[in-house]
Amino acid sequence: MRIATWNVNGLRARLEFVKHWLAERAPDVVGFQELKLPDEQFPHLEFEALGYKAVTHGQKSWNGVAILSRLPIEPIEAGLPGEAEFGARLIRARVGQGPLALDFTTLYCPNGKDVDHDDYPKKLAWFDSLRRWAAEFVRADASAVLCGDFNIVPTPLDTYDEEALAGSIFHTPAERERYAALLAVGLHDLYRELEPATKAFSWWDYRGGAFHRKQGLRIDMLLGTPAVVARLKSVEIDREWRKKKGELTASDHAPVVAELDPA
DNA sequence: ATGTCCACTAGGAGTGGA
Repeated sequence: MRIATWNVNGLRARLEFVKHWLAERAPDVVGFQELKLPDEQFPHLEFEALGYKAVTHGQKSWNGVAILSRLPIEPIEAGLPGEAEFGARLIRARVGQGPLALDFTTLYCPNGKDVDHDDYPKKLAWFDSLRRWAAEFVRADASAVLCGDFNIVPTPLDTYDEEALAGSIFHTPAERERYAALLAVGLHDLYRELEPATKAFSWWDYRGGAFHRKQGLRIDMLLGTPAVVARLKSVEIDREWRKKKGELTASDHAPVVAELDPA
């Protein structure tokens, strides 16, 4: 089974690019973030033509998440309870069947903007809510995945410049504590399970030639319970898909893809 | 400090968000 997460930065602007990626990478289940469109504009037919069903939690202009699956999919819930005013940022579904089914959630975590901005303490509170919510159902012996754009750089290994950026947004001790507390409910970073010491990024700013200069951050994660880790075969960050494809503009995030046993 | 991109409003370029 192949699972993935990808912040597409606007699904209307990215649809053709995304379809190329789906055809080439053939994931079974994908979490998308930053759809930037309301649910009634979600292109279900375009994805059904490629064999995918979708559950969506969108809104006008900003945010928005969806799960695509070519395995059977049943919606569980949409929206982080009590945090609706921060936008459409969470959706959860059951994908697959029988003992191989996954409890799959995708997340677009708040950015926070700056440590002096009102959104920063609200971001921290949102993560507190997320941890309490996850603790309700995350169990070591059940296959659950939480994936998405976490907008936190967990460790110095995950940034291009810890010295310059330590203490700034995405890099604060308070954010890192929230991320660690989420994992402590029983989740593992699938990329780090297989690549414990590799400096790799999933996001590069559009500005300033950041991609070319290798100035990125690793903020997009696939997290899984021990039952998922036991099935983990490989993880890749699709860095090539951060590049322009002909005339098609890339998202500022690369997809992250993992292969689970059995295929 | 910021060389880009996306969506919105509006009916053309400027604004806000990331």
